[in-house]
Order: sequence, then structure tokens, then C-alpha cells
Amino acid sequence: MNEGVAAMEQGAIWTNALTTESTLTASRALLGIVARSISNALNDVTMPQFRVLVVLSGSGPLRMGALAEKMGAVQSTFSRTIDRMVKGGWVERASSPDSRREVLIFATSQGRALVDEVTERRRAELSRILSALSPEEQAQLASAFDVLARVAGETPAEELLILGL
Amino acid sequence: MNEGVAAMEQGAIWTNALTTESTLTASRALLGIVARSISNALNDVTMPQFRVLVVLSGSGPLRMGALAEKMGAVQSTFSRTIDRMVKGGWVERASSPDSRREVLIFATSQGRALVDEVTERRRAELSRILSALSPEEQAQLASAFDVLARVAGETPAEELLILGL
DNA sequence: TACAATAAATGCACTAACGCATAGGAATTT
DNA sequence: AAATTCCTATGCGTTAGTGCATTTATTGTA
Repeated sequence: MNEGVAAMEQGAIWTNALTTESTLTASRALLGIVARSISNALNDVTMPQFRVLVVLSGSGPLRMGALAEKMGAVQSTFSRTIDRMVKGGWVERASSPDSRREVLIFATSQGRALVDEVTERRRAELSRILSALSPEEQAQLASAFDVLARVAGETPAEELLILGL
Repeated sequence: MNEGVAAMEQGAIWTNALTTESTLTASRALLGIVARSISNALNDVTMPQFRVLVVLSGSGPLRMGALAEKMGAVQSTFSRTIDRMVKGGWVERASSPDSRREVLIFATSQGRALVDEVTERRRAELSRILSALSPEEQAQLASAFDVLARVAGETPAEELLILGL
């Protein structure tokens, strides 16, 4: 193999390793922000329950079965979870206009507010942190993240659910 | 207020908002990586149990009480969690050399291996993703992330524990 | 109309985690 | 030596979540 090429490849490997470490460090910082944004909500609902609200916020009302499947839970298990959430005022059951044997789950305004608060808290803290940077630095950061998001690809919702997001 | 200054501040606000959105998007991608790295481990241990192993990996053996406090759990609750983890072969109890009333918790090699696998999986996937970028892009990414990590500050371990990390 | 298929809820059994109160052994103080 | 403090473990009760099997209501089909 050509020595010059080998040296270049070696350089690329180092760069990758360094970038990986920087990214891991940054991801810890971002995870901290995410965690803090959620922690308050966890006084009111459990993580699985919060997931339900996030899913409903994203998709609108869903049938019991469809929702259970999205949550990766057996339908019977899920029925009970919904019982608890109804009791807490986070969601409501309503019979479907399509079929009387179907039950649609709606997030209540209280439920939507909970998710909105978390989202807003996250956005606010991020904005606060970024404001410590110059506009130039921010622009650099934005383009770096855009690049990352592009190569990282879409994150299927199911995967975020592993962490309860 | 001077119009030129006002225009500049407006520009800064836009930049911040755009950067915030880019960061939020990227953080979802990073969360996906983190979630995938953990999902396998969750077949073996629960999230709280995984936390214990992460903490022990970071700090070495700890007393029951200290560990319980780090986990934000009541000590009695925690004693039972350790019972289960001992049963599963993830940790071991050992009497402290300092005092016979103290009990130290060690991660077993099996326990350390579990954490290592997760860490390695995360690093590998990140590295794989980054390798799609040119060294120049990677270098840009690294410096942008270093900047972010600097302004975001340290993330206390307790906060990551909210998400089970 | 009788029968099969679908959707949700219930009965039952289980595990993990949580907290409070308390017991037991070990170390420290008086 | 006795009393107190410290550290862990246990008894007891509770909640959330999980899964399997079954029931009930509704819809679709033979």
C-alpha cells in the first residue's frame, strides 16, 4: 500500500476517534437537558405513562389496540395503564365513530399541557445555553448538528420509547 | 434604542432559535443511538439495575448506603434491589475492611461486561455514523461539540439517572 | 339467523420497585 | 460497662407494569 495513502487513512481514523469522543461528551450534555426537562413531569406520571402522552401528542387520538402496539405492550396490560391515566385525568376514553367496539384514547388538555411543558422547558434551557455563544459559534453549531442529523438518519419513535421519550 | 443594534439583536435571536431547533433534532438522533445501545442490556436487567452497574463502573465499589443515596432510593428499598442483582450475578456483597457493619457492593465481571458492551456499542455506532463524513466535516463537528460541552457545563450524574443512564 | 372474527375489558398471577417502621449487629461515646 | 449512634437487613403494605387466558360486546360473514 502507498505510504502516503496509509498516512492519510491513519489521520482519518484519528479524526474519527476524536470526533466520536467529542460527540459522546456532547451527547451527555444533551441528555442532561432532556432528563431535566422530564424530571418534573415524572412527579405526576410514570415514564410509560408519559410515553403514552407523547405518542398521543404526536399522532392524535388512537384506538386502544393501536396504542398498545405502539407502546410495545400487550393490550390487556395497556387497558389497565389507561385506567390509571383516566383516573389521573391525563387521557379520556371515547367510543369511535367508526365502530362501537372500538375505543379511542384522547389526551386531555391536562395531558397535552404536561407534554408541552416538557417540550418548552427543553427548548428554553437549550436556548439559554446557546445564548452564551456568539452568533457565529451558534451558526457553526447549527450546521454541525444539521450534518449529524443528516448522517444519523431518522430515529424511529419506537427506539426513543426505550428511554421513555 | 439604536436601530442598527436592534437589527443585530434581532439577528441573534433568529440564530438562536434556528440553532435551538437544529440541536433539538440532533439530540433526538443522539438519543436514538443511546437508546439502541441500551436496549439489549434491558433484556438482562431493569433500568434501575442498569443504573447501579453504571454507577459502580464509574466509582468502583460503594457502601450500600452511599449507593442507595446516589440512586435516590431509600436504603431499605435498595437492599432488596441488590438482593435481586446478586441473585442475577451482576453484583456481589462484601464486608468492608474498614468496618464490619459496612457492606460494599462490587460489580461482578458479568456486571462490568454488561456496561462495557453498552458503552462499546454506543461508541461503535457513533463511529460508524461519523465515518460517513469527511475528515474536515468531522473536525468541524468535533469543535462544535466541544464548544457546546463547554457552555452546557458538567451534567451531574444524578440527572442522567433520571433517564436511567 | 347462526357463526366466526375482532376489539376491549377482566380475572388471575407474578415481578420490580418504592417507602415506612423496626430489628439486629457493630462501632462510638459517655 | 452502658447508652447511643450508625449501617444494613427484614417485615409489611402499596403501586405500576407485565403476560396469559377468558369474557363481553360488536361487527362481519356464511
